[in-house]
Amino acid sequence: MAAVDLSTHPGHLARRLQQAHHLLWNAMVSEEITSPQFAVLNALVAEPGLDQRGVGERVRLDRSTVADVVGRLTGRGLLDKVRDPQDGRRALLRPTAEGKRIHRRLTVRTARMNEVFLAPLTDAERAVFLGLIQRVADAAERLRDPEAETVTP
Amino acid sequence: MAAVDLSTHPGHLARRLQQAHHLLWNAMVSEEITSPQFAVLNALVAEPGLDQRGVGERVRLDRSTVADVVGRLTGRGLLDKVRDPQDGRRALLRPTAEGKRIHRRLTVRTARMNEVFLAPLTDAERAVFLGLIQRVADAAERLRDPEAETVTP
DNA sequence: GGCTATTGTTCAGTGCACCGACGAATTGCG
DNA sequence: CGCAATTCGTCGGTGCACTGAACAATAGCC
Repeated sequence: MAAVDLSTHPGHLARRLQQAHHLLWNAMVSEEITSPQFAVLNALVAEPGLDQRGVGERVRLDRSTVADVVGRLTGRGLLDKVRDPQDGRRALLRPTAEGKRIHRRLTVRTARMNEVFLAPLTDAERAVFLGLIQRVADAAERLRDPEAETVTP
Repeated sequence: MAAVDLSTHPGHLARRLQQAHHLLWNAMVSEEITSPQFAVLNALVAEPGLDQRGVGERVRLDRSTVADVVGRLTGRGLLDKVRDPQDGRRALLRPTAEGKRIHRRLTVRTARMNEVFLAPLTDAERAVFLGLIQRVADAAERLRDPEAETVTP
């Protein structure tokens, strides 16, 4: 044998966690809008007029993936995408009225879903859980980008 | 506004965690073999002769994904795939000599990588971290499959 | 003003991950 | 034994996610 116990491997657990979350999302939030799509929409509700690079920074997605996700959202009429007249390189993004409506609706549902997802943990454990994941993720992200700010205003 | 703080959303954090892990894996373990591929190889080192369904259960991947991953591994000569003569539906899988060799090598590297990945946490925090993720993932997986056993012999 | 470097977006390619549908083989029941 | 139901694998389609390369527009320097 010499095989390893994957339950001590954070990477494997992270994948399982994300997968389980994905399933619950489909069941409790929406089959139309995915969690990354919601994250992008959310970033633009918070800061309308961001460009794709800015969105990527906020939600931690790379440029290609942002382009894909934004493409799907604009295709469904949830985002407006306009070339910046001041700087022809960038595309300015903002949620449409429909986008805002959907965002509002999903916000309620995601709260309910997170409740179910974290149900096995006590309130104290939830705080620890979220804090630990964030620390590990932040640290690992900083290995790449030693200059990244810890955006927590 | 009315926007949400994603750092309280476990799904978003799980994605970031997995992403960060993926980057570190490429840097410290291998660019040839991915983490899911290693998980599959590991399951077959532990239990040679499993079929695809069995592998999927062990590593928590669905049948299509197992087929993809197994396809890549057999394509590289790390796995042998033989039709079961007793039951023509299933394909019996086992690591080749090369597969075992690679597995042994990567096992060492993954240990080093996990060390770096978890470096921001104390030993006590690591145990808590892994335990909490596992509990949440287990519970969420059971929402789907109420019959699933908690395989921890 | 003109060249170079930087910055934002896009495109092609690869891999993970799911679902639903389909075909092939086996099992079980009458 | 023979047909139905189950089980395993495959296929097609969708979406996330990255890398590296190409392209366009701007900004900076001489």
